[in-house]
Amino acid sequence: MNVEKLCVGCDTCNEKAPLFQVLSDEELKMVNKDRYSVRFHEGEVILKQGTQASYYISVIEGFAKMYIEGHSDRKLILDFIKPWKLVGGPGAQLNDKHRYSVVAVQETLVCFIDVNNFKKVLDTNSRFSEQFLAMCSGNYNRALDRMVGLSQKQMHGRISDALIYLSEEIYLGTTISAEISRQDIADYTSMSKDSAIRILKEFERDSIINLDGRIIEIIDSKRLHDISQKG
Amino acid sequence: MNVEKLCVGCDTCNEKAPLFQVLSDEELKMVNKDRYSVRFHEGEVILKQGTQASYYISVIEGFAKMYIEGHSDRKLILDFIKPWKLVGGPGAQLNDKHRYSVVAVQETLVCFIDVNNFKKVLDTNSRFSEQFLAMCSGNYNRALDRMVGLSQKQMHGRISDALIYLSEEIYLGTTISAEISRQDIADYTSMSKDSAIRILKEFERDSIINLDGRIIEIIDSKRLHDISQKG
DNA sequence: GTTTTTTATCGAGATAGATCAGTTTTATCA
DNA sequence: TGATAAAACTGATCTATCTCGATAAAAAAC
Repeated sequence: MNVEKLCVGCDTCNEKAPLFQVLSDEELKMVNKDRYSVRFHEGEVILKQGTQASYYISVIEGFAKMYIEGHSDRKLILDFIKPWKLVGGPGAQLNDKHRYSVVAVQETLVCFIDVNNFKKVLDTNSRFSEQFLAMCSGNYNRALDRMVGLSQKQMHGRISDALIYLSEEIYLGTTISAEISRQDIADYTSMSKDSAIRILKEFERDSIINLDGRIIEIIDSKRLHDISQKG
Repeated sequence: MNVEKLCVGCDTCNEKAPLFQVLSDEELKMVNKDRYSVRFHEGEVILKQGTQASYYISVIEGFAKMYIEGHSDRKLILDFIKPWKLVGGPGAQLNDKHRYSVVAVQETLVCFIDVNNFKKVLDTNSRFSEQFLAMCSGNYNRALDRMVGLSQKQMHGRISDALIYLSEEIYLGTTISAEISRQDIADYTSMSKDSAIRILKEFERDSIINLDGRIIEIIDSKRLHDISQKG
């Protein structure tokens, strides 16, 4: 990790990070206390599963993935992380260990925010705590949806879900860029890399997507949604 | 549903429901406002997935199960619910629909607590909101664990997980009572009923458990944990 | 620009788990 | 208390998915 070009203070980030917008200057100062930022290179571990959760992290620049190291060396990717996402719960809430790892997919700048300071602000600002709770609830919702998807849909449906999530939620378009590997897609959909490749190729043959190296282009979004629905 | 033998007020439940213990009389009165309780018979739907989440429910007596109605008529049981558990999030936080259904497994008495009153108390009592947040985080943690278990473990491991959960967390002993059907175990572990039965019988042959009708007796808890670990 | 390493791809065989059809047991109810 | 319905069980297929071995392509290192 590199320690150049760091963030100066939360007052600037404030404009961007949606969660922090409800904070007063006073409260921002509190969040800002003991805060520090670090620049990570591709592949570097930002946060390691099993370590003490004493910091939340807020992604400022770049792109990262968040995954659980499960059984027999398998990974389950929970999320891809774009700027202004706050990561760290629920380990941090429970004064517990992190339940997942976060790794930089590209050069990524993150802020480390002290959990205790964060909690103090949660105590004083009920609007903030309300929004934070809503964020946690959203995470839980997503976890439930994925739980059902992973356990009940078969490969075509799960790959569709992954492609929809990546294109619509992460890349906000029809193109999934080259930083997402086939292995990533396999880890997100909980299948073997070989199977993921096979389904992707099949989707290409059926003109649902286009493959250009690692780049995936969604052609027939409607059909993708159909397949996702049917399971 | 039956409307006899209802709860009189939260001040009595207060002693039992752990979450409500940090509330002042004033705040309890707020939670108590618009609160009502209903007695449900076995099999009756207490809370239906997809309906507006305007109430939290607190289970006072009895036993219920909470499940998601997933794809192609399959269910995924999230939890079995004993008294003093609060159910309803995260739909309720997000002013959204319920993401799961709750059905009485036995005669069950539940309190319906108005979400808006609940939120008011969350606003005024930061200790309460802290504990509520911790509860939500715990739920999220469990969801992550199950997500990994369901997607990465195979049948033996998943059945072990179910038996461990039921005996240690729900029945607090070595006996799983007859109200849990084979179908329930299948719905909890996301496999077909036939497969669940097969594994249970196998465990019986290997003297890990004893089967007496629907009643399951854990004999070799250590081995169960081993199998759960190995996946 | 060549070598080395990683990643993607593909086919064939192995396997976990589902499905189905039929039987037995248990629970329900008139 | 018998009749009927609902679960529980079992063996025989069938199928989705994994694994493995081998090759091709791309990226990284030298």
